[in-house]
Amino acid sequence: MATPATLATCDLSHTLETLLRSAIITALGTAAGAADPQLKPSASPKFGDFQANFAMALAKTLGRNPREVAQAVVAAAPPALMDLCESLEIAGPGFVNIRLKPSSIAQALALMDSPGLGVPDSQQTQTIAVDLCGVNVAKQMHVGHLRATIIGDTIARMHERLGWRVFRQNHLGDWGLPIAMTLASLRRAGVDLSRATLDDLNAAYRRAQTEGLPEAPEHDAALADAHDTLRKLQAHDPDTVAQWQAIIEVTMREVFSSARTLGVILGPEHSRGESFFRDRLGATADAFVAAGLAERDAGALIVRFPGRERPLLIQKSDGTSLYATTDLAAARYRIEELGADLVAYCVDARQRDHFKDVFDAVAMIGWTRRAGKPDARLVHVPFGAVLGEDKRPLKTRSGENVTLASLLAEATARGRREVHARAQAPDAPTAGLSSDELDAIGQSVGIAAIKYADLSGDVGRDYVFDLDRMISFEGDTGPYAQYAVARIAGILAKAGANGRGAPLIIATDEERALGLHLLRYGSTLKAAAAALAPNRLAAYIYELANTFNSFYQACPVLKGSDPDLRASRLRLCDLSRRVLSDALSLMGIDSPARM
RNA sequence: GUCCCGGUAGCUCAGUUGGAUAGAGCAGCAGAUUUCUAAUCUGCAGGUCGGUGGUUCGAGUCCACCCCGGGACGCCA
Repeated sequence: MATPATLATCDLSHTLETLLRSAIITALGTAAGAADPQLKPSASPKFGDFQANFAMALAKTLGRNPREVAQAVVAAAPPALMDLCESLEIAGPGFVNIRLKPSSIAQALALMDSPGLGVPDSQQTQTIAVDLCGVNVAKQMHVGHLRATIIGDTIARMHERLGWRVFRQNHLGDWGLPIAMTLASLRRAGVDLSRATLDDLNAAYRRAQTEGLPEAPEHDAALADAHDTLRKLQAHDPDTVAQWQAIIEVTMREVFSSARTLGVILGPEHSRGESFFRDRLGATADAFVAAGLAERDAGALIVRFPGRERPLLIQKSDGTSLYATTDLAAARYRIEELGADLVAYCVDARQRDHFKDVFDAVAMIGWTRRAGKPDARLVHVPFGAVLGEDKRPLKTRSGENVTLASLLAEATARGRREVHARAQAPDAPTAGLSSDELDAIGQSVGIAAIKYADLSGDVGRDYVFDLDRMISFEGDTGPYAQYAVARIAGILAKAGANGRGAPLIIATDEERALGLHLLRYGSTLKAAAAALAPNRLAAYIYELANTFNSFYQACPVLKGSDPDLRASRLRLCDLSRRVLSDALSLMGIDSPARM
């Protein structure tokens, strides 16, 4: 019987990697930099818990047989590695299959069983600015804003969880001629802004757009009025500024309300709209001129890129700025003033080329460079369209854009209906709850359904909005994950204990699979955040819910008579609940105790 | 015309840095329940990874060309 291993952290895969690396160096004399063990979770349980794939690549450079290379490394395995593992086997062309001792898994799980759940903490040494939501003042939010908001919030939350400093930046469309046109139109129509709704503003916005068309009879007068309004706004005319603030207020009230319904952290402190950058636009354009990066073309100011036909327009021929100018100023602000190491732009995929140009321009002028630090990174997180059943962008029957508010209302109503229906069964855990309580659970389920469906795929791709599928409670859905939490909560409540501190027994296949998957939480979260890919987190959640349900099926917790086993399994339940709940919370999804 | 993104099971999609027999869900079929919440679990079936060529020990993944679908392309954002 070998001495039991002593782990320093719960990150088993990191520990294995370090030990394997030293074995590789010892056995082969490889330079440390070239000694990557290529460790990953096994493709199948029959190959053990982890596999190391270093041998094939190293054998090539050394001109040796890969299985011999693997054999040499296994023979050089340090005692600490052997203490952790039940077996190290060489298979196939030279894979090293690693099977851990149950005690290693148990020990790592005990270390993970802490408030942080094994998630690494960057201690605020890294800063990210997340461009999210991106609403326009006086316009209704639609499904595109759903994506910009929840994807951005999830990316922000993942980084917060990992200990980054996070700045949410809601890049509002709150400035420029369109806003002035809307404001002028509202004033002509005599709308009382103190009691206007977003619908009123939206109507004025559209009316203003129509009036502004060249063929409209009132075109000249409307445009003159709008320009006059914009001038007053720029000159800080108190009445005009007050009206402008009023329409922002009306818009944002509804935005924040939708954010609350969605479980998204977004408030006035995150608003950093176009108006914020209005006094920096001239200097932005000037900087490009001064750097010799901008040139006049047909009266406009453009930035050209090597090897690219398309230039970036940063100033119109009438001398005014446009969205690229604001984006350049905002990028500079985020890097220089917020201190962002990384700026993630959660914006529609159709703006890919635009952001490529903006990012290249920012890099060319040197605004990504920082003294004594690596360059700041600007990354577009492009998301696809939400489609209707006809595979066309989602519209109402009358051809209007579907508003976010109506979508949320539908999802909420649907979730409530399902939860109420289930509570009818006399033996349902929710039987006897008040209608309000069921409503609250139902809302949480409905919101989870649409959010999870949105975040569980590659966000860059389009998807078809199908509420039936999202809320089906079967398969890879938000409600399925919530259900796993509710099941665990039921057991823990019934037991009146959580097994904390109990010795963990990893005996069955299901306990092992659950334990190993729990241990992957920290590294999975880190990888998901680094890739700015919420779907990786979702995949983890689904796998964990699934693994737990298999465990639940095979391993009775409360029914067993052995008190040690019961305590161990309770502890696994408790840990599973906390990890699931934590992971769901990073997507802003609640986990009700009953459903 | 130029550029970008995508094409994986009947449908919807995963697929990490190039690793073993390409995985899930839905739909289909066969099972498990006096339920620690069956909104569950177990099993079966289902594939020319758009096509061709290339790189190499190994390609869904990298490269070239082609086909199909979607998108963006100077004074909107």
